[in-house]
Amino acid sequence: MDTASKSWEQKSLVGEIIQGMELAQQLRLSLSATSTSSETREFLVQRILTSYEKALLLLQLSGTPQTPHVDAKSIVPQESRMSANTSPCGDDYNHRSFNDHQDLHEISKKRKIMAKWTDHVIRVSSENGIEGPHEDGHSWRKYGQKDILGAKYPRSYYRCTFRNTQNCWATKQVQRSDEDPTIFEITYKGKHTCSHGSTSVPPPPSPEQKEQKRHKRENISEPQQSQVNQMSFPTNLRVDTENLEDREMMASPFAFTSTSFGCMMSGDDFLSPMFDNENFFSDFSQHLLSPAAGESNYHLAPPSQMRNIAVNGQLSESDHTEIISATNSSTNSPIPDMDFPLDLVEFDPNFQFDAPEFF
DNA sequence: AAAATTTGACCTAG
DNA sequence: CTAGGTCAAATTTT
Repeated sequence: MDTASKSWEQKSLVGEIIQGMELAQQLRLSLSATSTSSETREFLVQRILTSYEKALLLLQLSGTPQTPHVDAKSIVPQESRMSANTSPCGDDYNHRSFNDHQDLHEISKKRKIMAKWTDHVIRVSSENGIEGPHEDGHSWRKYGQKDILGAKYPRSYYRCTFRNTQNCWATKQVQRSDEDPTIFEITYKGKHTCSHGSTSVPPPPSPEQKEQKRHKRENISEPQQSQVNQMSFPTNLRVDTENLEDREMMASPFAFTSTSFGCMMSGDDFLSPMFDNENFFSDFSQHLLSPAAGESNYHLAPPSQMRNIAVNGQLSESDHTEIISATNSSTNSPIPDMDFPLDLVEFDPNFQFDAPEFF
């Protein structure tokens, strides 16, 4: 297990750095695109900073294995000697045939009334096999599943495991795409008030084996697709965050390992074949940004992917973003008592972030 | 034994 | 009434 966790750290570290690079790349693009809102840029900058912050944190962690608590704030980014050579994919990196102008472009167009609850849709596609990489550093408890009209696959409903213990009312829905079973549309609602931060290392072992579980038990239902992908590299991972509202990234309690393992993996050193640590994700730290022009559309892809994207040119193809809102009005009504905690939550968005720190 | 998932019943907005 | 969301008892997993 030791080796495993160590490599995990390393992967995370490299992942963060690479992510930082990618984000910087995007920022550069967005800088040249006049249509990009400053909010989007700010968003990118924040994410870059967060990435590097995390990277530093990881570095420190691996350096001094006996550090009980680390606060990212204290780590001053004074040595940014990490150069672009870090990744073997560095060469592909300069190709800027990356058409994200598309998404950064239609921002702040038709703006709808935002729900009080944060919900945003993320499309996660793990084309290279890993079935359900919905690992976002939080523990979810499934509480329902529904067949959706016109949808091929049922929709699953999850709530935070700590709903009762910590009054955390975050929920998410996972819906597999009809056409692309490899794509999962995840809708997050509410925000985490639980202190389930992953300031250090969250789930080292097996992040996602749900699919595998049922797999081994009963191989019904799941439409057989190429599932012989133990060795396949997650090169095609892509995270699509649409409909970002007001969120802001500080040192968020999340540990999103980057998307871009393809880079490190594509070398000759495949690590554990069973590693399925696709903890990619974006954080939803959220809140105090001006609720004004919010729809930052954000796209992330590993460098090696960029070409593909450019070629395929598929981006925000469908605007299924209408799912926003409508959560609030009804959600609390059935349970009058809950009105209180909910309100508190809304009034104290900072609470959660401070938690790991004043401790 | 405890925790998580499954799944049909139940609830509510439209 | 219908579709989507949630509850909760039964089951399964750990």
